[in-house]
Amino acid sequence: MTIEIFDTKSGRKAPLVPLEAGHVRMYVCGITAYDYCHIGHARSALVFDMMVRYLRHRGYRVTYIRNFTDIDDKIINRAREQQTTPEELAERFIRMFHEDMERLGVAAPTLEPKATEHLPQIITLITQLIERGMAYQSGQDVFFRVDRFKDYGALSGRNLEEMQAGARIAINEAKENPLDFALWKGSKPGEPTWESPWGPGRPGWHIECSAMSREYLGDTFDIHGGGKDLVFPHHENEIAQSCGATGAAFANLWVHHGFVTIKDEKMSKSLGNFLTIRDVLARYEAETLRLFIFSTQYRNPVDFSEEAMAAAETGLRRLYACLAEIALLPETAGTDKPGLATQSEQKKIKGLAEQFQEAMDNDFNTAQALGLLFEAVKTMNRIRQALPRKPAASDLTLLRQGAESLRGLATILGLLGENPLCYTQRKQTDFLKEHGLDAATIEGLIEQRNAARVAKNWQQADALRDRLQKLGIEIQDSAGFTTWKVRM
RNA sequence: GGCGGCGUAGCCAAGUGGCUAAGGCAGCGGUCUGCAAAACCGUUAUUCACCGGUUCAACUCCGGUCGCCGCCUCCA
Repeated sequence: MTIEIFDTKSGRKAPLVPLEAGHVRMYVCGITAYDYCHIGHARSALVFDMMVRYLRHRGYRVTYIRNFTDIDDKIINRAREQQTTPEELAERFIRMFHEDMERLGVAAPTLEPKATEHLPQIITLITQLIERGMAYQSGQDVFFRVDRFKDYGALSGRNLEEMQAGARIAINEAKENPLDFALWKGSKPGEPTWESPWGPGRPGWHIECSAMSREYLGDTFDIHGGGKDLVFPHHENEIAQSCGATGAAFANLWVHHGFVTIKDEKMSKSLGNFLTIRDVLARYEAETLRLFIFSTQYRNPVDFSEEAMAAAETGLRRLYACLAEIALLPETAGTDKPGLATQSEQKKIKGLAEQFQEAMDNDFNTAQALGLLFEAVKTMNRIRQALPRKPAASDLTLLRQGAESLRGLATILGLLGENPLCYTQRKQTDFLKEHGLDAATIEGLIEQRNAARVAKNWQQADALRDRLQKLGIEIQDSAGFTTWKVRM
């Protein structure tokens, strides 16, 4: 079984065949560090984190590079606004990014190179492009000569003529062709500057990724990824630069994820409809966000809303509850009678891992994979619910193995990492703290209610329950005792 | 205007030539309970935006129509 991945360039799914057997080399475009990250960035990080985890689970060694753009116009402008240096600003937001990633439980990539730390490689690449006639100096700037690269437009499915006809870019006298793009920008006073054969200046936006992917992954590597909005011009330009300079193939597979939308519109700074990762994590757990993100296949847009997050939260609780209930099952069997799980139920639980793999092998279909997990939960709940007081060994084993399998698979998606019993406990404690309640008060009220119940004073008992409910406490009567939990 | 994507139950979301159209959320009926809650069981699309075509067979392929979104300018 091979893993199939949708490749933007060919427009279809292609089997993943790493250049080096068993070793996947992947480059992903990271953030430009000039502001707090929004949940679109979170989706990107989460999606690639999931891919890396899954590839490793499938036995691949993965070299995963995700860069930082730490020099560009936005950084310079923002630094000026904040009366700081571009270096300080970029560093600060890289730090914020790392904090966000840690809270999201996103594992660190193999390397996180920064543009400003790769000037020699960038300069080498530009020099090679000039030598090969693919780039030219104009004043203090260096531009890529777009019409010298015959495949220009192949990734994004356009051609030069169309683009020239519909160009919205202002004519720049310094360029031979309006679509030519900057590899090197001569510096203006007060801007960060590096020495180069073309005078003092700084790299253009696209060249850093060509230089850094080459540095760490070689001229040709397996997967290049990013958000859909990077297809053009960023990735198109990267291909032009890299192939133009090396003459070799660049990335074999191009992977692009869809956007996070709000009311079906792309989240963006200009529309002002974005939520930072911090905004969201102040309201929801990281794990809830993960479940929400993975409930849609990565290429499709995912619409953020309170309702969707609430649904994700309920779903997550359902998964944890299943594990918690199984963890509380008796250690030893009470009977040596045959179990009650049917053949098909057994098959469903035992075949979970295989089905999960099938879904994930198909272009990382996390939505389908999660569906399978929930289906297994349903099956296990059904068996558990029907268990007699003295359950059979085969049923207990099946449920424990099923739970273990469920947990293991969910871990690949970064879910269900917490002890299920602790999860509930923690949610409870958080809630109480937030609402200024404590367990003693609640238990006091429950005792009063139980006293009323013993006296069969149902009216008073119900009044007490209503009171608890208003505090956000749900109670559950079992034979002989009452448990309570917070309403989440 | 050019290019690309999407339209599946109340909402979200898989499936993508033939097996009962996954799963989640919400709703309803039931089991349980003094009543509840949780959990479970059952139920909610004879139908996949619409219209044609190909095929023994289409939600799935092809053509058209409508609607929504994205890229073409910095963007995950």
